[in-house]
Amino acid sequence: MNREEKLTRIYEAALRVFARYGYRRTRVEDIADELGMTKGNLYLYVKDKRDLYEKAVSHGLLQWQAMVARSIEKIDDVCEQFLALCRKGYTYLSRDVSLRSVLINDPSIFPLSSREDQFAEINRASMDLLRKVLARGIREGRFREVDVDHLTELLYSIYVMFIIKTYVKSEGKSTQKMFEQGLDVVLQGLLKK
Amino acid sequence: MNREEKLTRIYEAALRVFARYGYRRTRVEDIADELGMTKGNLYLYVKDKRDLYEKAVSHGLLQWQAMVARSIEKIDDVCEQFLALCRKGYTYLSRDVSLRSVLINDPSIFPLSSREDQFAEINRASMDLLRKVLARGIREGRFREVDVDHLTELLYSIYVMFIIKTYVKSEGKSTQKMFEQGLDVVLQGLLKK
DNA sequence: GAAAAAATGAACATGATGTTCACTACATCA
DNA sequence: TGATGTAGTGAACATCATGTTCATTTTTTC
Repeated sequence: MNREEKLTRIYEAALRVFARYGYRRTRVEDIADELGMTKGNLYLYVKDKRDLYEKAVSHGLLQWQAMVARSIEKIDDVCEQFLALCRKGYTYLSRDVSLRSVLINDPSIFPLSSREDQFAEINRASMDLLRKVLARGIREGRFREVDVDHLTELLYSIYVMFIIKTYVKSEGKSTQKMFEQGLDVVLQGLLKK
Repeated sequence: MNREEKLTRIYEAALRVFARYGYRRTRVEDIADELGMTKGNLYLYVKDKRDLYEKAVSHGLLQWQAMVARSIEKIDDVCEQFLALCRKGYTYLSRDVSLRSVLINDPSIFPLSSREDQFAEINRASMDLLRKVLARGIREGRFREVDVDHLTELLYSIYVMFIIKTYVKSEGKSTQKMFEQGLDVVLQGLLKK
């Protein structure tokens, strides 16, 4: 594994942990643990904690943006893509939550209001994306009809699934499995019999 | 407000915060903040952090046990009671998760294996409770039929709702609202048309 | 097997946090 | 109003946790 791949692995792990605990409550050792390496080793790849945070966020942001863009391009199977995103375990939506709480709790540490806006933006875009999927599904008769309120609630339910994926310690694959199945249930509840 | 009521308020707040961050990652100041008081004041009511943790857990445990018992007694509207529990924001199920992670992460700090067992027990009991509700609903024709797997997944979905309630910072009442609505959607998805 | 690269874990400095306490604000009653 | 007790504050302190470094060891490469 070359240095760049390793950096990717590090950024993704860091993002997961930062999302789980927020900036202040994650120790760099937590991230090292997540990676199965030691702090000292980690410091061969990153300058300091803040730097790691910034890089990890930027890295994740780019990937997420690319995925959203890809999905929107090909709206027909966007539903499957959305599911695939979940399965792949991307936690960018949830990061918005913890990011915001971090920013609110410690505005002095990271005055990243512009970046917070970015996340809010992406968050909204993702919601819109899902909204489109559902609207189209209903229009085409694949989904049962739901009123706007229920639609919103359902969006939130799925949103919740994303978030929980971040916060629940998954020991082994069982949590992942349940997560996927739970999502399927929600979506299946939508489908017409 | 007399001393006892104040202690109850303190224990409940502490439980919420401990559930949110786990023992090690919560500062006593976090709990003071949640209560809108200062650390110094808090220390007029509790001996130390560990004591607060133990008392809060015991307190919550008793309440939760009482509720489960009450629900089981009156199985007919157990569904509503279960929902009411959610609405009231009890987070004991989720506490199991963070408790366990605390215990796994810091077995030296709290060798509370017996208490962990207690939580696992209550957790299981709650799951069984919900399982009974669903089984009865299907038997009586109120719920649509779902196979055992889907049943399990659905249980998990609802379980997820509980957990998220703990971890998502609810600013204002909107999160609470969405939480309730999300739960309704899941349950409504179960109902026969 | 030597040289380079990667990884370790102990050491250190500094900042965070649990705990205390002298002091203030507030309520209650004469 | 003033005296007295109760509740609350916030600064101070000691200790512990954690970010960061680095000499040393282990692994990889040729």
